Amino acid sequence: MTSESKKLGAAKAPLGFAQHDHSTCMSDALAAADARCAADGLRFTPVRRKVLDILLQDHRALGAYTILDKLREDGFGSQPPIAYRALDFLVANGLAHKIERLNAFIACAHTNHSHTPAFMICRLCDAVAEALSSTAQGALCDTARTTGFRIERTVIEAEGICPSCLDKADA
Amino acid sequence: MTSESKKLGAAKAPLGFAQHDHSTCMSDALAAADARCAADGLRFTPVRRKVLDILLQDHRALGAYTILDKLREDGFGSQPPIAYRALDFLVANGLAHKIERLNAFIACAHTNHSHTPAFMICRLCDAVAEALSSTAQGALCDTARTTGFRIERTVIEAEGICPSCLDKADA
DNA sequence: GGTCTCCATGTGATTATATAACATTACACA
DNA sequence: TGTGTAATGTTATATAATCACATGGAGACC
Repeated sequence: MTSESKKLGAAKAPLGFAQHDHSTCMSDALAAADARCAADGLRFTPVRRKVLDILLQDHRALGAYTILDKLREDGFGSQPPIAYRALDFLVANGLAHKIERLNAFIACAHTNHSHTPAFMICRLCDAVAEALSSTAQGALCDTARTTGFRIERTVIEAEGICPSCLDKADA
Repeated sequence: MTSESKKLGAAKAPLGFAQHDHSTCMSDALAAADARCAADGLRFTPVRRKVLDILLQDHRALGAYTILDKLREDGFGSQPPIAYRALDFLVANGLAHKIERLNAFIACAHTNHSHTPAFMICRLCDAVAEALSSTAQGALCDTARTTGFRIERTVIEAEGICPSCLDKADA
């Protein structure tokens, strides 16, 4: 029952900068997270689910304190550890990623693929797109192998200007 | 592992995990920075030079406040902006890099090469090695091109275990 | 030499990000 | 139903970064 039902009016793109059916994108992601947690015996508690829900609301990285504000509005606790612990859970289980460049967090766009994510961050509108980047990692792997370094985790973040902001600039 | 295995004046390596003549490495880097600033009409002031000197003292990323402590010991100002401004200068001019993963800074190991740096960060001893990584950037470039994203700057940071900590773990 | 201007530095205060430490509650399961 | 563990609540604090404004110093120009 893998929801391959990715049919929609606008072309769905694997990357966040393209138009897509956002409500489907959100509900699919939440459903995938539910399934994933059930399968792995993880406790997908209300706060954790809410935080993922908040992150899914836009393709944009949110700071922990922004998330905290939204949690408060929804009646959850409002102290930093509440948000950080939920974020830790999501990140540890591949449901979200931390954007180091921004000290912010974003929902994973490719749950269920084991992947080393790469991000493209628009410095004008703050939109963030996640790309799969096995190749980029490969190149570093070569360097690591020759020096004897064992890679456990890789952060790849490109900062620049997204297509839609480029369009606006041209206009 | 015996203590004799650590020797000075060993083969100089391009990457930070290998043994190398550190005093030469430091003075070379400072000289290069002097030359670079003179050539480009940049003001390589005492604080800025001192901060680079501090960063060069180990192949390790230092937090701004650690640097600040060392500045204080040397009679410079001790308020955060002192360090951050010098660091901004060094980073803007390619003499140092920020390690986003650690919120810390490190001297550039390849001054005078225009480059997109990639780092390997040891999570046990905090040593950081800088690799040249045109290839890793290339892979992301492809993705960017197909989506129309314009990359201006790329962060590539691998976290793991360095050769020498791996050796210790084996022992 | 004056003095103007620009840039760098000094300083105090504040904002933003993240964690420590410990009490309490909810859940799994024997 | 009791017991151990994981999750949450709460207070306080640590760490990272910036703002705003005052001071100082070197070169451009008269």
